[in-house]
Amino acid sequence: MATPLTGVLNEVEHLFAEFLRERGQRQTPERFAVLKALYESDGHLDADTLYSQLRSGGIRVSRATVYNTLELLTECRLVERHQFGNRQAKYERAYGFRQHDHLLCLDCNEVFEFCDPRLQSVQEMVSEVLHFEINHHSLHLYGHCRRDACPNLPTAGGTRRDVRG
Amino acid sequence: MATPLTGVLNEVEHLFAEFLRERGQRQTPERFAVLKALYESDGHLDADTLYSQLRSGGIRVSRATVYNTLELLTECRLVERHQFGNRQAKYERAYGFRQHDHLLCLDCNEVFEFCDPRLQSVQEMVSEVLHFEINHHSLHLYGHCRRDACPNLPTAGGTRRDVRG
DNA sequence: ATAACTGCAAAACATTTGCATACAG
DNA sequence: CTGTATGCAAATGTTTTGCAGTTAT
Repeated sequence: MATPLTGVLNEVEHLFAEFLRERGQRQTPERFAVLKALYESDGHLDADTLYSQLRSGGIRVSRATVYNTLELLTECRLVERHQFGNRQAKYERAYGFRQHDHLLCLDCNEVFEFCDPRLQSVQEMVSEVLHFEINHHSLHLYGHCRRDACPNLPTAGGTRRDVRG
Repeated sequence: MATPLTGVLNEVEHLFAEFLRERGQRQTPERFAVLKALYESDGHLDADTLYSQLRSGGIRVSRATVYNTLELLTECRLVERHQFGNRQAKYERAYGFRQHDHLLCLDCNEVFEFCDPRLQSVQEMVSEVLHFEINHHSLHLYGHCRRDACPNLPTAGGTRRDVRG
């Protein structure tokens, strides 16, 4: 971590403030509270967890405001929204941290991160060949981690069967 | 399309039948109807669209059965489930068609497909370096297609703003 | 002052579940 | 026959919406 969190937090608060000002939207304490909570908790949180954390931290916000703010933060790219295969979206801070992709353990649901520069080339080539203006991507690798801490849940009903061998 | 649909359909029906038999599960007409409907409609459908198509085709199934069957078909890898950023899952036939990734237009929501062999190498390297057994992946590129047919919806509220330039 | 934002609760939406009935094995 | 699968409707869990009251500008 090259930049201490306080520095990052300060920067993103200013960026968010400016974003709101330019759009003629209000700078409310609730909005900054959501931004702060997300940047203080490093990880991939869903909206409801974030909501609970704010509430137990003594901050009186509503779920609606949390969702609304996460939308704003996603729009100005200070936060990234991920859909990891299930219905519930997860959010992650996106400023001052290296761009990366995700590795999901199907046993323990843990999220790991990795980088591979080849993704950039893939993106550029596809963009060119298919005449598509690419905005962003999401690459998720699903599998089984080999950590001791991983429960490695046994498959329900015995051996996993797959028609394609 | 190298293999005519009838051939593919026949094959997948047999594969599904065998899968069910091995698991001691019943081969009901509803299950085969879902499989058929999905293989006849080439594209990326959500469960409810599939349900409607079946109903308007005169087949009496329930939503519950459609979901249940899609789960079975996903388990035996005859069907792939995708989560394209929104809350609603989409399903696609996965047997006898080349493996590919997806390109999503943020304006018209159209889904395009592409292949890039480098993805395989990325997957292998990550697997090795991070000691992870990779099962499958999903790569989605989001952006704007440049087709005439694309509505290219103007952004609500004027120019798109992005804090990061 | 006033339009935008908030909290709350209700609505919407996709998916899952419970249970009585139907039917494949 | 028997237990598994089905249809239906109600329940669930996440996100969105409507509205009366609050607040940043």
